Amino acid sequence: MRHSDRLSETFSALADPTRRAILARLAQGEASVGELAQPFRISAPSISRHLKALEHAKLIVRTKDAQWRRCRLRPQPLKEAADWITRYRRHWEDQLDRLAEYLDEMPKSFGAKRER
Amino acid sequence: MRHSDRLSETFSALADPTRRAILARLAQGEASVGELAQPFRISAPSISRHLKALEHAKLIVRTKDAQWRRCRLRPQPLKEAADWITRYRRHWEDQLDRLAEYLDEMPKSFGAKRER
DNA sequence: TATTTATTTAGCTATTTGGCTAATTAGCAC
DNA sequence: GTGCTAATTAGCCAAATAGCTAAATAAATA
Repeated sequence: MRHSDRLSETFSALADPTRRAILARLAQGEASVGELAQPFRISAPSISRHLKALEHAKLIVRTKDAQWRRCRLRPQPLKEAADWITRYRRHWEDQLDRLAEYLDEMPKSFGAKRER
Repeated sequence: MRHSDRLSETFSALADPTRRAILARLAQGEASVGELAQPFRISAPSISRHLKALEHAKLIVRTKDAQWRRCRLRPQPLKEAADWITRYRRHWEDQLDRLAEYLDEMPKSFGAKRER
């Protein structure tokens, strides 16, 4: 597609609930296109395009098996995306720390009781 | 925007290198719009639209400070995205295990030497 | 060979995206 | 007030997206 970099392509592929559901299904084992399409009210060509997007993003591979195409998950780009995001882990953990501190302050300001 | 669910909105916001660079900058501390725009060859209105996308995705907040808008990172959606992706952690770790096994097999098949 | 099944490609449409310039709003300083 | 700076909104354009139906391809089966 139009993405210059891998990470953009990965996040873009993940930015669709149908494609995420397909990946969730493939996490349980490989499946044919028809099996993947079955839970959705979407036409076969549309599913095919979603799979092409996932394949282009290297999130799946498709192999021929008689008249079926079996799809398999390729987790590598997921790892790269996770690596990118978790550089910010400290930030959300700090935020939770601040929330905890704030809750600890509550009783003083409002006289409410909190058990520890 | 047009996203029905939070996760799609988050991934969509992350699927752009300019927006990811802006988040990386904000990870070091808050900044005004002008400061955020400075490293890019992109017009101010385009930056403004990127910031609006990030704000809509709840990845940043903008507060008024005289004639400036100061932007701050909001890491919560990043945590949610990381939580989603890391459900697949097992898969990429398994994959690395298989790669390691494969490399261990190499010497037998090819007679190459590998230290352990 | 003809039929059926699985999947993709072609081509259409409507919507979204991301860039731009020009114009507008908002606050500060004179 | 006027002017300066910061930022946004309005409006244009080209490309991408996601859906659809109809047609094409490929393999198995009768």
